[in-house]
Amino acid sequence: MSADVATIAVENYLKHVLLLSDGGEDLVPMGALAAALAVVPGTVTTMVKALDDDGLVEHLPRHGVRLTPAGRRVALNVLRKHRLVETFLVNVLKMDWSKVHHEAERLEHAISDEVLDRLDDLLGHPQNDPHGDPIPSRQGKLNSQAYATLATCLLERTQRIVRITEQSEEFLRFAEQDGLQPGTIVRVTERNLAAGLVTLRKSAGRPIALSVAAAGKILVEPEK
Amino acid sequence: MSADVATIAVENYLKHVLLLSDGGEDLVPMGALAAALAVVPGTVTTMVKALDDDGLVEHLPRHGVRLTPAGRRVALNVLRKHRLVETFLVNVLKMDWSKVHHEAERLEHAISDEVLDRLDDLLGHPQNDPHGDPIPSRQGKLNSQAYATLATCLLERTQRIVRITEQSEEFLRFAEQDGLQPGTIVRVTERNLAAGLVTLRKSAGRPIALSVAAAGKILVEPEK
DNA sequence: GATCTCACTTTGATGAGTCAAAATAAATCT
DNA sequence: AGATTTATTTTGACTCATCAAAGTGAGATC
Repeated sequence: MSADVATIAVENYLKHVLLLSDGGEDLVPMGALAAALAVVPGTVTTMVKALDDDGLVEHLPRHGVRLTPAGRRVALNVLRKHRLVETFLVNVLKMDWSKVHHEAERLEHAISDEVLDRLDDLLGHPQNDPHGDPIPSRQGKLNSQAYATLATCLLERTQRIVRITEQSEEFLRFAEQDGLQPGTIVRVTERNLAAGLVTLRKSAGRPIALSVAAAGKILVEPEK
Repeated sequence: MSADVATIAVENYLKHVLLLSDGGEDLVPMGALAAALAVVPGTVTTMVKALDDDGLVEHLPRHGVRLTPAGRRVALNVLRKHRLVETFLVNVLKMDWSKVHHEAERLEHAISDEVLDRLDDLLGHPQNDPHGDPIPSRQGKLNSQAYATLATCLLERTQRIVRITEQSEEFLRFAEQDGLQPGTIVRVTERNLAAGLVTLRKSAGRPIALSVAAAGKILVEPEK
C-alpha cells in the first residue's frame, strides 16, 4: 500500500537507513537509526513498523531494519537530490563547502524530480558531490567503491583524497583549513596507533597531524 | 512571543494574508483565507487565533485578520523567496513558465536566507519575477504600483503587459500560447462588457479574444 | 424592527510524528 | 547457568494541523 507521497520524515528515515546500511543490504540497528535521526529509540520502533506496513522497509524485531527495493528506490532518489543540491550550492552559488550539507537537508525534500533533472543537466551530470560522495544515477545506481582511508592506506606513498565521509560543519571547516579536499594529493608519513595519531604531508608542505578517528573519515586512492 | 521558527503552515498563512490584503493593511475575511489555503473555515479560525497569540497577525473576531509588522516581515520574506525561486527556475533552469509557481510553493519554505541572497546575486537582483510580479526587496519593500488591466485600459492605445496576476497552470499555458507575457505590446481594439468579451491585437497579429475575467488578470501600462 | 441568511466560531475527533518512562528480550559476564 | 547490562519495544501522553458538524452572531431583507 505504499502511498505515493513520502513525507519529509519518511524520506529521512529511508535515507538514513540507506546511509547506515553501507549502501547495501546490511541490517541497521534501531539505536543507530535513532541516533542518526536525533529521536528517541521508541519513536524509531513506531515509525519503522509503519514503514514496514507500507512495504518500504523490512523490520526484524529486536534485530534491526533493512530497505525493501521500493524503499531503496525512494532513498536513492532523496540521496541524489541531496548530493546534486550540494553540488549546485558549491559550484554555482559558490557557497561554503562546510555549510551546504545543512542546506541540502531541507532542500532535498522540496525539490521535484523535474527540477532535479534540470539541475543535473546544468551541472553536467557530476559523478560526485563536493565532498566526493558518489551521486546516485537517475536509474538508482550508486557507485560505492571500497576505498582505503588515511588511517589504513600504505605509508610513504602518494594518495589522492577522493572523499570526506563526514558532514559536520566543524570537521569540514577543519579539513578545508588544512587543504584536505577531494583531489588533494597527500602522503602519510607516520602512523602511531598507540597514540592514535596519523601524520601526513601535502606534496611540498609541512607535516599535518590527524587523529586516527579523523583520518578514518578521509578516503583515498593511490595516486597515478 | 513569536517563536523564531515559522512552520510551513504558518508561512503559508502569513503569505496568503499578505496577498489577499492587497499588499496593504486591508482586513482579510476568514473565508477568503480559507479558500486560498484550501482548508475549511474552522481551521483558519483556530490557526489565526494562534498566530494572534504569537503576535504575527491581529484577529478581529467575526471580521477578519490583518498582519502585524512582525507577520508582515515574515510574509514578505516568504514572498521574496517564492518569486526569486520562480525567476531562477525560468531564467536559469529554463523551466516552463506555467509550472514554476507550483514548484516554488514548496521551495519557498526550504530555502535559507543565505541561499536566497546568493540566488539574488546570481540573478542580478531582479525587480520582478517571470509573471511580472514584484519581488520584495531584502529590506521588505514591495513595489505595489496600481496598474490598469486589459479589462480597464484605454482602447486603441498600445500597452505593455507588465504582469499576469494569476498563477494557475491552465491560465498561464493559455497566456503563453497567445504570446501574452510581461513585455508584450498589445492594443485593445474592442471591449464588449455585455458579452463579457475583450478583443486585442499584438502589434501586427490577428485579433485575440479574451473574457473580461481573463483580461482583468493581465496588468498593463501605456507604452512609451 | 423581527427574521433570515451566511460567514464565522466552537467543539470533538483524527493522523502524523514525537517523547518519557516502564516493560521485555537479548547479549554479555562472570 | 544465573545475573547483569544493554538494546529494543510498549504504553500513555502531547503538539500541530486538520476536518465535520453543530452553534452563534452581524448584517441584509422584508
